Amino acid sequence: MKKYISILKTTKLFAGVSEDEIGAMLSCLDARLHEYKKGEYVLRQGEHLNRITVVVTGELHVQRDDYWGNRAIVNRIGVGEMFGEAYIAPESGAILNDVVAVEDSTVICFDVRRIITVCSSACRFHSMVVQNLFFAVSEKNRTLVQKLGHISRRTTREKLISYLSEEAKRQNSPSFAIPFNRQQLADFLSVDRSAMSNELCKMRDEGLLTFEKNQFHLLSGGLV
Amino acid sequence: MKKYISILKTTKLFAGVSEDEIGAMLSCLDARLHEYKKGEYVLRQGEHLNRITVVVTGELHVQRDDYWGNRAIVNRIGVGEMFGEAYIAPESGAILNDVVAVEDSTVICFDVRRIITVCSSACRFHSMVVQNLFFAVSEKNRTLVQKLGHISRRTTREKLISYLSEEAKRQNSPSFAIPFNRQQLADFLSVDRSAMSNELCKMRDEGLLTFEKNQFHLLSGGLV
DNA sequence: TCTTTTCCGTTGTAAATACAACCGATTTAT
DNA sequence: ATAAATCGGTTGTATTTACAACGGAAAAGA
Repeated sequence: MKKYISILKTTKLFAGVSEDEIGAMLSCLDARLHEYKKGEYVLRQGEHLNRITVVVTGELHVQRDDYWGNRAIVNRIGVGEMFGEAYIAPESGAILNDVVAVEDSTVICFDVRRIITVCSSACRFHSMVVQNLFFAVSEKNRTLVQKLGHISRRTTREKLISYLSEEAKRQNSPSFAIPFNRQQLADFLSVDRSAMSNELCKMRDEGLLTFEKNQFHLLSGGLV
Repeated sequence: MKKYISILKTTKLFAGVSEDEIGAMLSCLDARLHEYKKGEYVLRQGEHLNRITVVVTGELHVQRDDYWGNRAIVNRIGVGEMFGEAYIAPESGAILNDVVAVEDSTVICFDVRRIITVCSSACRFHSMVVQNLFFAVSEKNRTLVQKLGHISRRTTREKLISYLSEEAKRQNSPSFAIPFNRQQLADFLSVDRSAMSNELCKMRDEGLLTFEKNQFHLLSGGLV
């Protein structure tokens, strides 16, 4: 556990908290370490959640498969990111999606309920963590709205443009890598992979962008 | 302002706070009342937000129109509900959507930043409000994920089924009213109105449900 | 009351999508 | 090193959707 404290320090959850202080909080947050192999389920739809989980190595996807096998990727959780913040409020209900390791992953989960509900002066940095949590949920909220903006577009091309331009803006460059392969991107945008692949190539042929694997480049005169 | 305190008391923001205490907090939260006519913009995409707004009469839509006139309704804010919670964190950026009054509406907005960032003991109920805010953002988060679940479905029918079943579950009855007319529902689900209308009638003819105006009834053997 | 506007179902057509199947290239596993 | 699996592009077809246009009914406004 100790060796991951430097990673924890970089997370939104522990922003503004020193490594020593994180170390001191671990027991009071009942921190537990778990490991998952690629493809393993961290959590399944319908389960109840009372812990926040931070990824320290690997990557998780929040996703859901419907009856017909269509997968929808709601979110990806990379190193230093977390999930479960939105479910620590009482009566949050069951989670709506599966959480799956898309690579071999290590996570640390925390029982943060006690520091939310009891007086925040129990530990000196509790109130800081509570505020961090609030900001983190807020940010995830804005991310979800942004994602809604992508998939509420009518056509595959519009969805791609919406997503890719935002990613370029976020990474502050017309050249950037995306954290998905083709199938995952299709699942993220809720479209068919082959249709999307087709559309991407059309866009490339029209001079809007170039790409190789997961590296994209938006061309001036095209999308930027 | 005073006359709306009874409504404020029912909101998620002031849960657990008495009317007297709300009254005392109004000035410290710099509460301001605003009125909007049906169709008026409360906020436009690109603006920056630093206040939380609670609806006390009427109804707002959080929505966005694209270049071609396609409208996407992200959320509706009814009486007692609020918006802006996710933007009080510093560096939240500009809001991504418009907020529009779909009926004549009255809102009260608050400057909650000070109670988030400064020590929460300034007022006795500040910490309660902070916690309420956190829970509210969490709940909105879960709602957004649920909405993502609807519109990530591939076909109009699946989107309708996803939305209507959830609404039945939420209202705890196979018979329920929805807060949208047809055009609004189509914008909410990001589909074409006429195509959706068509699909609804097909579903009715197939015996899955009945409806009249915004009143729906899911039939056993059909969707329930 | 009369007019105007909104609402919602209907239809036909063009466009876009999903789906399945295939294949070569690359990566991973044995 | 070889086999197996994954990945990504391509194509054709059936399905689904968007779009435009229309009209009757209901609601809103004058």
